[in-house]
Amino acid sequence: MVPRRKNKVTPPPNTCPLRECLGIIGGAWTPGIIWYLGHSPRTFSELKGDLKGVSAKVLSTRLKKLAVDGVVLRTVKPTSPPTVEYSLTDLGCELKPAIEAIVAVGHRLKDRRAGRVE
Amino acid sequence: MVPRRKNKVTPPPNTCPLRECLGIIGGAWTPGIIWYLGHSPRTFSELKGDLKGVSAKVLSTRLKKLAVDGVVLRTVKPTSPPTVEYSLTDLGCELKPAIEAIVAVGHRLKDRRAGRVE
DNA sequence: CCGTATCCCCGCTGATACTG
DNA sequence: CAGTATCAGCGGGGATACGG
Repeated sequence: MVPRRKNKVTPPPNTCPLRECLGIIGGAWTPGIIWYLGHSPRTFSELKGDLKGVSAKVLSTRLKKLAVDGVVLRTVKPTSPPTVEYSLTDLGCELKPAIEAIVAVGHRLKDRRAGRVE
Repeated sequence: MVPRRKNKVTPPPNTCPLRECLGIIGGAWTPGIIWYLGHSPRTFSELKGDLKGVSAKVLSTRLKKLAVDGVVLRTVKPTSPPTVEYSLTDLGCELKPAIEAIVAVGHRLKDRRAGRVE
């Protein structure tokens, strides 16, 4: 089986910390996760209920990655049945201002777009 | 040829302005474009030279989208041969603080990661 | 010089079903 | 409840070739 083309998957152009951060908040649901976790710790199911429409796989994947990156903390509570609680770490809280800045510009963008179409 | 599965391509979960903005700065090269344009207006070739490795297609696509969104301004200068100059609009300048916020957190992320592996 | 068109690959995400 | 496994689809992005 010979690959017909090299197309070397393209070298990643990102050497800056920006990509590092976008890899975290760039996920489709990650901002929502940070947002809800920023209010109070939540369990897996609660999160899944808040983020209506998210699949368990994606939520699980995101949560795992965020935990590895030190953004969220995973705490297993010894209840019956065992519940798992997720919360924001200090580092995770630092993400909030960045997200808010993005949201703020997002509003500007929507306003501009709304003004143009009208 | 009957499609064996619908898999309705999944409804977009994004109704928030956050996605709106991420659609702009989320591009692989967009932050760099904003960054360089924030220093001074640049031509297509200059931009392509600054962002080493970017393909013309992607740069063109991004620039076009950014122009539509009102983030960059495309100015054709009646020289010979005609040169095209790109610059940041007011709205584009508002993107800079958001990007800086992201970069700031990105540094924290890298530090944390470096500390963990060590 | 300034792009656009075509082809291709990969990663993210969703749907569903299954395990502890 | 809290996930994991498998299958599949879309879109972003790179390479190259071509048009204005």
